[in-house]
Amino acid sequence: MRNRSPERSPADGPLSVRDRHAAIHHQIRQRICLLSYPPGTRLSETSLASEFGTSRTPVRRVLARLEDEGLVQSVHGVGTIVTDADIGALEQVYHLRVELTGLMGRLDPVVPDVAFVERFERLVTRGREIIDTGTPHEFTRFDMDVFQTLLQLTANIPLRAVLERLYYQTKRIWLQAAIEAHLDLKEEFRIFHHELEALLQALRSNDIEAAAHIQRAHISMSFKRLQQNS
Amino acid sequence: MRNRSPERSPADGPLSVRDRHAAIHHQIRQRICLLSYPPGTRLSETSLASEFGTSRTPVRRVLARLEDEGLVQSVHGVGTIVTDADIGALEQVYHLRVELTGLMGRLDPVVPDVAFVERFERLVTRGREIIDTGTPHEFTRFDMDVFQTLLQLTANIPLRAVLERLYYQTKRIWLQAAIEAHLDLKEEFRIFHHELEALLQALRSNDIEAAAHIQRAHISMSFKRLQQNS
DNA sequence: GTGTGACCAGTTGTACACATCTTTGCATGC
DNA sequence: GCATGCAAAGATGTGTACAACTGGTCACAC
Repeated sequence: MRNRSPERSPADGPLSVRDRHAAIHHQIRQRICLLSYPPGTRLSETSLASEFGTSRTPVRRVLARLEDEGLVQSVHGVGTIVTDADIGALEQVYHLRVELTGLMGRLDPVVPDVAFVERFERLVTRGREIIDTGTPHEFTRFDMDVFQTLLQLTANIPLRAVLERLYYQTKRIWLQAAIEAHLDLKEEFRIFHHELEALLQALRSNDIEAAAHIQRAHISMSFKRLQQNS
Repeated sequence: MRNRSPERSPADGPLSVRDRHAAIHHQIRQRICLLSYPPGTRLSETSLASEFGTSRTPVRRVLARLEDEGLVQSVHGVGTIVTDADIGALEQVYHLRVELTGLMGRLDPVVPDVAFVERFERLVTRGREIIDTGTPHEFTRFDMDVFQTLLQLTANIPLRAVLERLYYQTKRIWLQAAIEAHLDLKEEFRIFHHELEALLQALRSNDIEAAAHIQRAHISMSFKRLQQNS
C-alpha cells in the first residue's frame, strides 16, 4: 500500500482536505481563545471565507465544529456569535478539568525521554523571559504551548481529546475574567513559572504522577484566585 | 423575553433548525450504535438525504458532527464509512469511562427525588422482562435508556457531555465484540439486572457515591469479561 | 412628539450544479 | 489466458444562487 497522500512533501503546495479544515479550525480557535474575537463577537461566514480564499462551505463546516465544541453559536438571521460563559458554568468545567488532569498520572502515563525534558527546559527558559516583558496575549500563547507539551505525558488518546476540549473552553473565559477582575497578571506569570520549575523537577525524576498532581493543584488554585477577586 | 421558538406546541409541524439537526443526528447515531449500520458500512449522503426528505447539505452537517464524535469517517471519492475500533483503542476509552463514572458521585451529585426513583423502578421491572425474551437489539436499547437516566445523577453538564460521547463510542463496539466472542448475552443480561437492583438500593438511600461506584465496577468488569473471551 | 408599520441590508440555512477523486469492470493488445 | 489501460459510475468536496429570518431605520399617521 502506498501513502494515502501520494508524492507529498512536508512543505508541499496543495494541502489535503483534512489539513485545510484543520488549519482554518486552528486559526479561528486561536483568535477566539486569544480574545482577538472576544465573547459576543459576530463572525461573518462571508468575510472569513474571502479571508481564507475559499467559499462559505468549508468555513461553515469549521464553524459547525466550533459550535459543537461550545466556542460559538450560530443563530439564523443574526450571525455566528462567540459564546460567553458565566462563572457557574466555568466552575463546572474547572472541577472536571482538575479531576481529569489528576488522571493523567494514572491512565497510560508516558515516561518522558531526554528530548522531551530538553524541550520542556527550553519552555521554562522562555517562560522566565516572558515574566517581565510579556503581554496577556503572549502569556496565553505560552500557556497553550505548555499545555500541548504536557498533554503528551499520557498516551490515552481519548483523555487527551477531552482535556484539550475542556482547556480551550475555559482558557479564554479565564483570561477575560482575570482582566475584568484586575487580577495581577504579572503575579500570575510568576506563580505559573514556579509551577513549571516544580514540573521540571518531577519530569527529571520520571514521576508522572507527581507532575499530574502539580498541574492539578495549579489549575485548582488558579481558579480559586479568580473566584476570590471577582 | 418570550420563547425562543414562538407559538410552538409539543407536537407542532415546522420544527426549528436545531431540532431537525438533532433528530437526524439521533436517528443515525441510533442506527450505528444498534448495529443497523455495522462498522464498515458505507453511508450515502444522497440516499440519507432523500430518506429524511431534505438535501445533502443538512445531512452533511450531521455526518461531519458524527465524524468529530468518532463514529464515522468520510473519505473523498469513497464514501462515509462507519468506523471500527481495535481492542486497544477500546481499552483506553473504557479506562477513561471507568474513572469518569466514578466521578459522577463527587462532581455536583443530584439527590434523586421520588419521581426519579419510581422511573428507575419501572426500568428495573422492564429489565426483568427483557432477560428471557430480549434480543441483543432490545438489550442495547434498554441499556441506552438506563444510561440516559443515570446520567441525570450529576448536574455537571460537561461531565454529562463527555460521558455520553464516550458511551456511544464504546457501546456498539462492545456489542459487536461480544457477539463475535460468543459471550453469553443472556448471562450478561442477568448480571446487568443484578446491577440495576443494587443501584436501586443505593438510590433509595440517596447514596449517589455508592451508585457511581456500582456503575464503575459494572463497566470495569464488563470489559474484563470481554477481554477474557476474545 | 410618539407610536407603528413597512421596507431594507445583512446573516445563516438549504438546494443544486459542478469539480475532484476512487473504485470497478470491461475492452484490448499481446 | 493475462496484464494493462481506460472509461464510466458513484462518492464526497466546493461554489453559488436563493430562501428564511432578524434587527434596525425611516417614513407616516395621529
